[in-house]
Amino acid sequence: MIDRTAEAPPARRMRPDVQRSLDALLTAAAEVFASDGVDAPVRRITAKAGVGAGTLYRHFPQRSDLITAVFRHEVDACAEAAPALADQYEPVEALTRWLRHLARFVAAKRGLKSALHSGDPAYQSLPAYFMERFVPALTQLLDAAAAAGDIRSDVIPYDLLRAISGIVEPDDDAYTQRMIALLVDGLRYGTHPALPK
Amino acid sequence: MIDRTAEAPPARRMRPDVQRSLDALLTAAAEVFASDGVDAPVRRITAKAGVGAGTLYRHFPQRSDLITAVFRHEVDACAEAAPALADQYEPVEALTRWLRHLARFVAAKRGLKSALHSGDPAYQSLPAYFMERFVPALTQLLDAAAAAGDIRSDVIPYDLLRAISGIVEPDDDAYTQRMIALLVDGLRYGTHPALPK
DNA sequence: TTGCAATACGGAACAGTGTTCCATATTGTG
DNA sequence: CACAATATGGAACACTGTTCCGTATTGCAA
Repeated sequence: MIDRTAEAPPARRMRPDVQRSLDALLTAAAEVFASDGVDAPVRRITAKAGVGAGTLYRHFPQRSDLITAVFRHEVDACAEAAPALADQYEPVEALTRWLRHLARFVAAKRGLKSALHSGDPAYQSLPAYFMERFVPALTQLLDAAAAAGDIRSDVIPYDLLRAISGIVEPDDDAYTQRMIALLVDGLRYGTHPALPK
Repeated sequence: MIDRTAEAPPARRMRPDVQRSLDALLTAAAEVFASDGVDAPVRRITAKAGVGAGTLYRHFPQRSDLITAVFRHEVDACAEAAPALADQYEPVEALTRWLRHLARFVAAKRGLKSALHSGDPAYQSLPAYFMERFVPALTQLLDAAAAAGDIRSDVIPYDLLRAISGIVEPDDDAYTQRMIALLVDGLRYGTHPALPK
C-alpha cells in the first residue's frame, strides 16, 4: 500500500483538500503504472484521480517524484530482503537470490528500466532513490561473500546495480536469470576453483 | 558513407526524383542521428533534407528502416572486425576486444540502446538486423575461445549480445568496460584456474 | 460567526510530437 | 506529345507534456 502521509514530513498538518488530492493521485498512479507502465500519459492518471493537471504538477513537479512516491514501499521492501536472505543462505547464494529478486522487481514495473537509464531530466531523482536504498543492501551481501573468500572484493556495488537493471528483460525471465548467473560467476572468477558442475 | 542504391535491389531503375529524395533523406538522417541521436524529431530530418513528411514515410514506413539504412555499413564494419581480431589476438583477448568494439559502437549512436530494447513496434526490424550481423560474428569468437578451453561453451551468443547492449552506458566508458570484463570472467569461470592477477 | 488572505483547485491553452492524407507536380511510356 | 502511374510536399489530425490563471476552498483572526 501507499503511505499518504510520507509526502510532507515537515508540514505540521495538511489541508484536507491537499490530503484528498494526494491520496487520489497516488492511488490512481499506482493503478495506472501497474497496468500501463510508468510512461503512461499524465492525463490518464489525472482522469482516474478526478484531478486537474495543475494539481498533479503542483505536488510532483518531476515525474520521477510521483514514481518514487508510488514505489517507495516496494523499493524499501526489496532492499530489506537483503539482510533476510543473508541470514538464511550462504553468502553467494544469498547474493544471487537477492539479485534475482531485484531483477524481478525492476521487470515487474513496466518502463521502469528505461526510466532508470534514460538520463531524461524528468527522471532525475529516480536513480538517486533507488541507489540510496539498494547500494547499502548490496554492499552488505558483497562484503559477506568476499569475506568468505567466495567472490572477489574489487567490484563496485553501484556498478553491479546498474548492470543488473540494464540487463533486465521484462519479457524473458529465463534470460535475465542466465545473465545474472553469468555475472555472479564473473565475481567468483579468480577465487578458489569452481566446484564441478 | 551511405549506400544510396541498397534500398531497392529488385527495382530495375529508380526514378530520379526518388533517387534524390532517398539521397537527401539518408544524408540528412545520418547528420541528425549523429548530432541528436536516433530519437530526433522526424521534422528535423525532413527539414534538413528539404523533403515532406509524406516522402519520408513512403520510403521508410518503420522508423527502424531509416535507422537500419543509415547504420547498415557501420554495423557491417563492426561485424567484420570480429574475424580480423580473431586473427590478431588469442581467443579470449579477441573476444574481449570485439565486445568492447561493439559496446563503443552502440554507445556512439545516441539513443540506439533504448531503441534496441524498447519493444516499440516502430523499432521492430532494428534488433533483427543487428542480430543477423552480430550473432555470426560473436559465435565465431566464442567457438574459438571455447575450443581453446578458455571459456565455457554453454553461453548463447544472442544472450551475450543482448546483455552487452543492455549494459552499455554511453557516458561512462570505464564502467562499460568493467562490466564487459566481468561478463568475460563469468565465461571463464569453471574452466582452467585463473592466472594470478 | 464572519471576513479575508493564503492556498489549492480544475481545466483550458500552448507547444511539441508522430502519422495520415490528398491535391499537385513529376516522370516514364505508348 | 498526351496521358496514366507514381512521388511529392505540407496541411491536418491526434496525442503528448507543461504552464497558466480565474475560481473555489480552507484556516485563521477578529
